[in-house]
Amino acid sequence: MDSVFLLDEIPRANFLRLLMRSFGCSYLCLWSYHPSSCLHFLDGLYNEENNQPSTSSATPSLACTLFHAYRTSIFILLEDDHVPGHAFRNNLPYFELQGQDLLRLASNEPQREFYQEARIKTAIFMGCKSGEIELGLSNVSQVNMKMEMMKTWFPEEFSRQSTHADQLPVPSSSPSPRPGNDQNPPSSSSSSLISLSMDSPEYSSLLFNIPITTTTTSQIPEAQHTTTTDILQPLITPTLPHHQAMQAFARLRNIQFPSPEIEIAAMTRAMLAVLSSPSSSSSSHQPPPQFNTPPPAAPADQNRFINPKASVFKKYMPGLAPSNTQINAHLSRQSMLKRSISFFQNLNIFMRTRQRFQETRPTTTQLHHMMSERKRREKLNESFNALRSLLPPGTKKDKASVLTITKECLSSLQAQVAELTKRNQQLEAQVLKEGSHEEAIAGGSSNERVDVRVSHVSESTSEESQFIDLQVNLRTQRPAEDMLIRILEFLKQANTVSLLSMEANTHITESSSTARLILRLRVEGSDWDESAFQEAVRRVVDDLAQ
Amino acid sequence: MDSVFLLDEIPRANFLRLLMRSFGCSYLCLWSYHPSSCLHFLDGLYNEENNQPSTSSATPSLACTLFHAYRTSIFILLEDDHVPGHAFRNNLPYFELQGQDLLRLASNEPQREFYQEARIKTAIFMGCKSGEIELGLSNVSQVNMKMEMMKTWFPEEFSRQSTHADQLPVPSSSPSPRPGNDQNPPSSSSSSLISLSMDSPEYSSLLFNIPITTTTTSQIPEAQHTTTTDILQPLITPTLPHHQAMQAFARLRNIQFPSPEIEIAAMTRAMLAVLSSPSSSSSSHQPPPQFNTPPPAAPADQNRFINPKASVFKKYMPGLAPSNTQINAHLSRQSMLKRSISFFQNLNIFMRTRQRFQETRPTTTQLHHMMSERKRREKLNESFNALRSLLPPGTKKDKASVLTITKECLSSLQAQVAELTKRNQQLEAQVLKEGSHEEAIAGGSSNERVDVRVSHVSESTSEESQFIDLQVNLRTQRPAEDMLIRILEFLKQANTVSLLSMEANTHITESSSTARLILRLRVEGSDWDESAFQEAVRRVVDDLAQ
DNA sequence: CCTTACACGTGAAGC
DNA sequence: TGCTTCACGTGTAAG
Repeated sequence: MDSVFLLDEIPRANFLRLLMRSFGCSYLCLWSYHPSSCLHFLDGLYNEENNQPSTSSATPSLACTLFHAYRTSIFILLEDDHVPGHAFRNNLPYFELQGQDLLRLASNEPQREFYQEARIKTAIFMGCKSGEIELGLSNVSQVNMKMEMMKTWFPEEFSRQSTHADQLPVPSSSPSPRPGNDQNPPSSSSSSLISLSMDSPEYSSLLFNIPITTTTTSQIPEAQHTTTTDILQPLITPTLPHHQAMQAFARLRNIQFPSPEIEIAAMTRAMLAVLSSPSSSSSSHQPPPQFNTPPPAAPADQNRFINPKASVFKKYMPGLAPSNTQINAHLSRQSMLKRSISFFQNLNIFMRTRQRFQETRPTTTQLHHMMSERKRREKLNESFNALRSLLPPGTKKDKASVLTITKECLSSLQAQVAELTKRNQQLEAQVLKEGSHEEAIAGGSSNERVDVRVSHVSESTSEESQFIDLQVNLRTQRPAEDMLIRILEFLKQANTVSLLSMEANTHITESSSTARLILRLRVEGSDWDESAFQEAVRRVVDDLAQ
Repeated sequence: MDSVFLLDEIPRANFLRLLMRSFGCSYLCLWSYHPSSCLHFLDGLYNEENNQPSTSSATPSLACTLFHAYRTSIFILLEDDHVPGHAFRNNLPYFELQGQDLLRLASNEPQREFYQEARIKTAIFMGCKSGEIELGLSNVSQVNMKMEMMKTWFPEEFSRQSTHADQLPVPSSSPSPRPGNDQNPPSSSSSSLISLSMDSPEYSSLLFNIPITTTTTSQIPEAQHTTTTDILQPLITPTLPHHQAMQAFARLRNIQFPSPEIEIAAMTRAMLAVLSSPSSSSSSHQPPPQFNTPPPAAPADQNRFINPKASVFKKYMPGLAPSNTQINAHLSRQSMLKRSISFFQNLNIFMRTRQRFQETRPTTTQLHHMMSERKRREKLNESFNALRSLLPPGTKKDKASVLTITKECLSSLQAQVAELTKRNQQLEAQVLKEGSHEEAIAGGSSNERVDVRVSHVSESTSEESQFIDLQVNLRTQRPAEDMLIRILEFLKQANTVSLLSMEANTHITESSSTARLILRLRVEGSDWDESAFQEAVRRVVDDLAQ
């Protein structure tokens, strides 16, 4: 981290500009340590555009003027914890202040006014041996900001494993724990499908940790109890499973870069300008003070800086550290080396930036795509769960098992239904063969006291004989046996008609009883007078009717 | 591509070494054009280790000696298509030769012997204005090798869209069309689950296009008809959907790098050495011949080179092209610029390498993981298809639709089954209630001519009256009306018994007819003598029996 | 350690 | 063109 203090002006300016864009911060200051136990401004810049003023004052110079006043200040290193100076004195590689704390611990009035005017929500102070790097954000910092910083300055710590930021040897206060109001498990939202729009809280929650330049409110409403926030709640709470957050964060960093090609081209040009610049400005500022004694009040843990600083840029630069004794003709070569250092610093950032560019393009459509895909996945999971609930409960809860068991269940059910319907059909046919009589009986209950009907049975296709159904309904008080006997006597004397089967019922209501009789008859001969037969039957039973 | 010819020795050597490692090639030659219409060796190297000799001859110098003999040759540019020279003469940015073609078109005997001794399977010749770049592989080149080359030399063409290699303006012969023996659509393999092992053809097919240094045969068995190859067939055939291949290829390039940290560290050191080298060797070789006239026999399309060469490194280097007129004191600055060019060439490769490192670690476990995931997905899709086939055919083929329709279908089927079973149960009960009669009738067809039974109906729980079924089977020749009349007369005079319903059938066989009668009776009083009643009925109809 | 399962974001293709 | 669906490779967790 100290190497940025050792750079020449031009590469340092490029680097700082790059750094500011990388983190989307509003301003950046390099406070250099002076042996007179104070910090003074070495370099830095303030980007007006990052926080657009809500009041439409067209004079953009107030914050700039305050920044100028701030940067011309000199900060005596005292035994308090005012900023800047606190991180340097206590060897803190990361120290973050927000809101009222920042204003309270500011060292002087122009600094405080600048913070307010520039709407600085968060300031980060990174101490090293050469001084302190201050960096301000116009929005509230998030958890991964520290990790981002660490990745920037000590990239080799993050080359392989994705360690958490809390595992770093950083003694600063953990920022913004965001008191979550949900300890419920991520219940897959359990709500019906909701229609997402692009400015719904989901999207802003996706952007909440990204230094954006728009006026989108990057603060999530903490206590929004609508159902729409529940769907993204596991993404923005600290109680979520780690991998989701890590994946979400890893994809969505640095969304503010406009166009990769233009950016890369401009960066390339800047680097070329750095490299091809003549070495005239190689001695524009004195070499940094070579103090190896630790700052006061922290003598024991100064080697905390040694370990992270052993980067690849230092490992393979032998001769850099002891080469400051001779100051003869190797000055140009030394400047060359310094330029190399600066270039590799730029290279580090540049590569990471470029890599981020082409590994993710979080444009608006990409965000929309992401949300749509999430919604689709959630819908699929809901369907899976709904399907799983229909299955017999003893089965596996796998997706594949759900599918296969559903398949088996469905086919077996289909076969079952087929078999049942077949069986039902033949049962119903069987019953209907008998139940049709009942239905005909029920349907034939006319108002008359005696009702005689004759219907031809369809199976009687023969010419010699035919089968008919004779149905007699009789409302009578007399017992049903009388009617039956009379009809049977009548049939007995009619020799062309023989009885095949008969069915009789007596339906007794409170007032009267109804005898229902169905006889299947076989009639021989083709010249059978149906109406005469019907009238004869009626006359037989007519006097029994009441 | 020409810029590599303009480099200094040291950065060029570094760059060539990097290039060789990037593509895992065995040797590399820069053939520079000389105005005397010939090509001569400018730079290059041969890596012995990439092809380990099968014969355990401990003298590693034969191939080296042959390479030395090869590189000291001078190739006259003739009107034939021998290599090197063919690509340069015909402005081919990519020209590939394999096997016998390579040996046939070699220009002299040492070259041919070197190819054989070094086991060069594929040589790639890339022509540009300054000469020709030759690059040899000890394994067979694949389709994406051309694309890799193009990505290396013209990276801006590949920055956004993933164009196919065939869409490039490359007039070379399309290499290794791999005559596919499958024109069937990717039928989702339609085979049952297979057990994958790590050295199954799937894995080698995943690695087949990667320049590996082991002796793994990178040739896929062309006509392997086992079912195990079918699952990966859409990945290695040219008839596959493009995006799958592109995605698969994009993830699996450059697997041969051993350790990223060591590589990066070494590269950083090399770059630092390049940058910090004194400018003493800046004029070790003459500036390249500034000929703008195209080579013979290809005057019309030389601007093919102009378009791909408009890289970002050239776009933002104003003053490089017209600065060759003045050759005064700006020489050191020009060398600086050239060093910048070389550095940015290295930077390009370096960044891509590093990016590949940390964007994918295609280790063995990763490959296994990938294959497992593919298998899982395929299983899920098979289940989906199987489920889809069970659904009514008019529905959507969506996954979500399949799930929801399956859900509805399953619930409706379940309800249907429940209803059917319920209806079936009561139907069966109803049928059994009547079928029991028939069965009893059928079972009761004793050898006696008359059979009278009395059974209690279960619903008759009252004490005052009970319901009984009287069943009479009578084998008789007389008409059934007689029996009915007699029984009904008997019931009529029995005043404690009333008829509720009756059912009669006559079953006529060839020898005799059987009358079957079932009467449901209501018996009043609790002191009813069942056996006496039964005997009385028997006596009534007994004389009718035959 | 290895296996299995899942969610994620992304690119491609169809509509 | 925008929207939807899908397959892919990867990270992560549980067993």
